[in-house]
Amino acid sequence: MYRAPRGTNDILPADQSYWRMVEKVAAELSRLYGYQRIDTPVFEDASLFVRTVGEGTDIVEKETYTFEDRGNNRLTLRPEGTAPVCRAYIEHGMASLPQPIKLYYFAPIFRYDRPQAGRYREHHQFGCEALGDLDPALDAEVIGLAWELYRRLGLQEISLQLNSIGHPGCRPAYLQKLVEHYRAHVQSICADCKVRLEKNPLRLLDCKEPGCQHIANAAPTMAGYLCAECREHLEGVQSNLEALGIPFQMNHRLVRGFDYYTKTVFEFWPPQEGAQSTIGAGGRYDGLIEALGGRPTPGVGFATGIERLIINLKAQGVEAPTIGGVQVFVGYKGAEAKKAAFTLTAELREAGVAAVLSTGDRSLKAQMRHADALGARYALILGSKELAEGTVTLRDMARAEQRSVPRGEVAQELLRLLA
RNA sequence: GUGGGCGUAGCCGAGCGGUUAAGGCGCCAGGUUGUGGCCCUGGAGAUCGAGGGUUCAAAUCCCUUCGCCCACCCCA
Repeated sequence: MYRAPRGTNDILPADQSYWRMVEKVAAELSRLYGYQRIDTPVFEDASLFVRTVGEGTDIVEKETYTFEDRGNNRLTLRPEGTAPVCRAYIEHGMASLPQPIKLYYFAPIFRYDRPQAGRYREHHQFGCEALGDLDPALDAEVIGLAWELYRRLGLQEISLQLNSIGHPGCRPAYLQKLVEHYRAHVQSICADCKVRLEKNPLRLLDCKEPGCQHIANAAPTMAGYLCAECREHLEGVQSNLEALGIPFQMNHRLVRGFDYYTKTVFEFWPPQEGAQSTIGAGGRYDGLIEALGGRPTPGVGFATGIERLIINLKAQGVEAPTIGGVQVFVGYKGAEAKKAAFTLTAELREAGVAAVLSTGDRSLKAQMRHADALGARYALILGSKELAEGTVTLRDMARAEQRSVPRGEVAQELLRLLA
């Protein structure tokens, strides 16, 4: 038997209400904040992500779906949403439009990971990016959009974690101090941290090994080494968040998995303990567009995992409004009536009534049972009697009442009843 | 890539060496002549994940393999 590939999921009709709800709220907020939708290809030139996400990162090293097509192009299934948007910004000359450019997207994301709770090989993200402006108001705006998204969806007790990781001008000095601190304890840190010390010192800070925790706690913090520009930027973000009334927690151990981040980084944590807990994250990436060959252009954005969002909505008992459903079920008795029922159903749809025709030539009893199972609000019945009279029997399923309606008036009558 | 748990009909789930593999939900059909939701009756649907082994006998024990789940790494 075929199964969906490991780490992928079918989004069944029963779950669609949550997806529609998230998309609807996110799209409405994007509109309110002045963000426009962009859709980029599912795959990109493989090197795009190497140059942006970072060569040494796990994502590029071992988690991308990279393949060669028949034209010998090396392509990668999008492992994150920001780089493609920046590529599009450059490619379409958006730098010559009024800045900042504000874009949002819903996109499938692919990472070759071992699946576990809340982590999939294909998942979906809603994200937004503000490109071409370094005002800390934009950092706060992006954070505010995310915050408002969670609030409107009904998520409770979301914690905003905030940090600044400096920029290429001031970070190296800090990293040097950090490395010095760890070198002094190198014999007591875990094997992973020994690798991090060489490859990606910032990651040392979020090691979860108990033995490494106190070393990380005692480590110098980036905050102490921020240059004036980065410090002012951080203060700007903080004061803007305060102006919005958004509580945040400074987290000096917060780092991000991509190399392109500068200054502001943040994550949203739900209250539940769990391995894959972060539901949204983002930050500023002032060097990214330049790294892709564009003119030096600042940017800030965030993305949220829709699957993780929905997991948390369900965990908190948030229900999604049900969508659609059958309004009218059309049943019949006899071959002659079936033909009439078939055309009547078409007429109803033409009039804008969601109608389902009974199929399979079942007994009327079975048809009614089916109408009930479908949740139809009304059932229409056509038989020899109705055919002779030129009428249709209209049954209100909830009230268990029915009456005869002239065939020509059924559609209008149903529209009136369903209004 | 590493570690742990689990795999019985569409779903939940009993059975844990011995005749035709419970039960519930769902599905289908009946309960007289053209009608639902409750109730009653019946039916369809399972090579017990797959392969191999042990045994007179295996869904039940052993090995292998695949899959799912959880955790690590990492990440939304």
